[in-house]
Amino acid sequence: MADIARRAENRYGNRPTMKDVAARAGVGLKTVSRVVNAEPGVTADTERRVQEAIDALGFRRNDSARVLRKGRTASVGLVLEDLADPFYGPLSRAVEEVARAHGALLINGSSAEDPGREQELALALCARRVDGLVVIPAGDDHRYLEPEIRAGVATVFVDRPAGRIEADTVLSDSYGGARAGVAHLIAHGHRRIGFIGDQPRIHTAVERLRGYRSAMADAGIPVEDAWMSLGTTVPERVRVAAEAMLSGPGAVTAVFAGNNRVTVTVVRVLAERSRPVALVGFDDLELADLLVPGLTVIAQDAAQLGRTAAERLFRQLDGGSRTPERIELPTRLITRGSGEIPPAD
Amino acid sequence: MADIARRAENRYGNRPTMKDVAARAGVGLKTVSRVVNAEPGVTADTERRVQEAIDALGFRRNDSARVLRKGRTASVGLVLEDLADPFYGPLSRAVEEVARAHGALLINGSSAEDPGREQELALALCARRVDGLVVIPAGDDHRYLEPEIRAGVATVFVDRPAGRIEADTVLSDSYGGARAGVAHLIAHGHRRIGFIGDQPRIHTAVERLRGYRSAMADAGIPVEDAWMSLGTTVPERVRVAAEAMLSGPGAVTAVFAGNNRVTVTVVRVLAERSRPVALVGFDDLELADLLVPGLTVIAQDAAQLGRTAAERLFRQLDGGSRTPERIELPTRLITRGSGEIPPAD
DNA sequence: CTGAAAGCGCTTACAG
DNA sequence: CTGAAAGCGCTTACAG
Repeated sequence: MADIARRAENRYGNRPTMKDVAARAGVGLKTVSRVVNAEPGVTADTERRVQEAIDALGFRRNDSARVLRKGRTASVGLVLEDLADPFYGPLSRAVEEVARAHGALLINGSSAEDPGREQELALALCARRVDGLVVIPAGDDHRYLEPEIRAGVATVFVDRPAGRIEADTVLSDSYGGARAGVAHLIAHGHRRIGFIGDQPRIHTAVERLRGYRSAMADAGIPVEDAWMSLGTTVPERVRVAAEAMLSGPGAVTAVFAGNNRVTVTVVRVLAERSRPVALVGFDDLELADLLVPGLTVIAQDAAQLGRTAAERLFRQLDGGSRTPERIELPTRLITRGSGEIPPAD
Repeated sequence: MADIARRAENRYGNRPTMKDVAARAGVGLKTVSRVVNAEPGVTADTERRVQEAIDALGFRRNDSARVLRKGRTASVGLVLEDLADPFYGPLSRAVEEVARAHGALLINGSSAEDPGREQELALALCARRVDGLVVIPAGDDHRYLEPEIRAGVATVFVDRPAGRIEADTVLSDSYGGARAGVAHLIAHGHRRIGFIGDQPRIHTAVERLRGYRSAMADAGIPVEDAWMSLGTTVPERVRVAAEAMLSGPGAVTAVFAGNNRVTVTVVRVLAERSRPVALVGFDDLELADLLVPGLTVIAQDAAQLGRTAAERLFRQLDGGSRTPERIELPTRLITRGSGEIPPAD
């Protein structure tokens, strides 16, 4: 009695198993398995009897048990920074679509830009034996994944490269994009151009800053330290940074914003000021074309990033290419007004 | 030989198991289990030997197998419409955070507003034996979940109610929100007000239309059929609907947009016109305050919706309240300019 | 403190 | 066409 009660509360309710179905249909376990999996070699009559028992009992195969024997779990993990960030939604959706096409489910989790949490999440997914892992790294040391990869977990890094291990990586051309964006500002007459980016431990932030420096160097413009600011993307920090470089006699006449979070805050800061300042942002925003002036951006394709990574992942699982590759997707300059404002003086 | 090869390619690579660890450490299986699960009753020396074997072999416990015995999978499923929609990102993230606090992982999938796909996804999650399911329904008949719920799968519906079954539900006050938004337009002198919403089979679309009608009735304004348009939220459809009600002698002087997708397109349409038209949108948008004029909206808290639903889910799992409840969260009018534009004539 | 046996719900490999 | 036995990698319930 106690045993039955415990069973009912601890286990999956008290779901019928193949054994229950077999008993009710008066057949062997294997026959039920055949029917459930639509395998050949069952007479129509037997099949009907089994199907009736399945319906009567409300049987649903426990895929969790199936997985234990089969090997593959038909699930992939996605570790990203924040599911609520509009950049990662489309990326995640794209990974999901590819997974779905391969019959796999997607488990995703947010690292909140915390390397410890990234590792914890990634390893928890490995313990669940996901077939593969798509990682947008928060940390810069991924040696903790080496045993997992060796054990057969397919792995692809997206948006930022893996740290200290060799792995498939899919990136946007941050360097080239930022370079093109800053060159665009220079072409419109600016020489005093500010750069506000994410924290320096984040690869894309560093690459975009490198693009900025390169464009400035190409134009022969010496860069002042006061024009560059890397740090968290919380509005307060970005606001302070923007206001600092927009003030005083050596104020910048244009700003390059390093990502979508930064851009949003910079747009707010500029909206409060009377003197027009040019702005180009990395990443497109939903209503960018409806702002006044329209927002000029370097757009990257988040969905394409996710799709490419997921396809790469399943190629690994299908036994394809085992040599890590680095894929870089192009960015695109979209001019809408804010980046074409001439210098104030 | 062939057997070893097959094993290596089909199974999880060839990961060491507790048995391997036990053999290497020269102890029994149960002792390894004790160490791995930090159970008491192991001498320091034995523990060290086991730990060494674990490290040397790169052992990681297979949670997939553990789950089979334990009963609970420590995972919950989230079925939503589209992970790429900015409304669902924060909702999903909130569910994830609550799940994480309860030690559970989140598997999510997009129904793409297709009832068949919603069902397929939800049942696939049940087959994986998720402990609970948070569903943003696409369909209006959820009787297919009855056997699962009876078998112990915790279930909560969010954003839209369940169809034809009793279940916990967490909604925003669509009716009240729309009513308040339309009343706001009326208070600013409008009488010819248009409503553009999502498809009529979607609960929130119908509720918001009901709120519109109610506010109009309260003000004694007879509503004309030409002022109301329900349908898909693809830009082309919304554009045609908006242009139709904004044209001709009986053109509306204000529009209430039924959700974020609709609002975005209506803003675009209005931006192209010379005569100012008032607009209130259901759902807030990221840059709403920076548009000119600022966008007046009825805001709902997507994260709070997700959080409330997830907490409700875990309360069910903890054996709490088994009588389905319906929770309705309030909305909030945020005035920014577009809703305060007076009628043109 | 330690471990052998049974079992979770399936599939695999084999035999009839 | 059908099914009994073994096993996937763990945990549970016991016994020493």
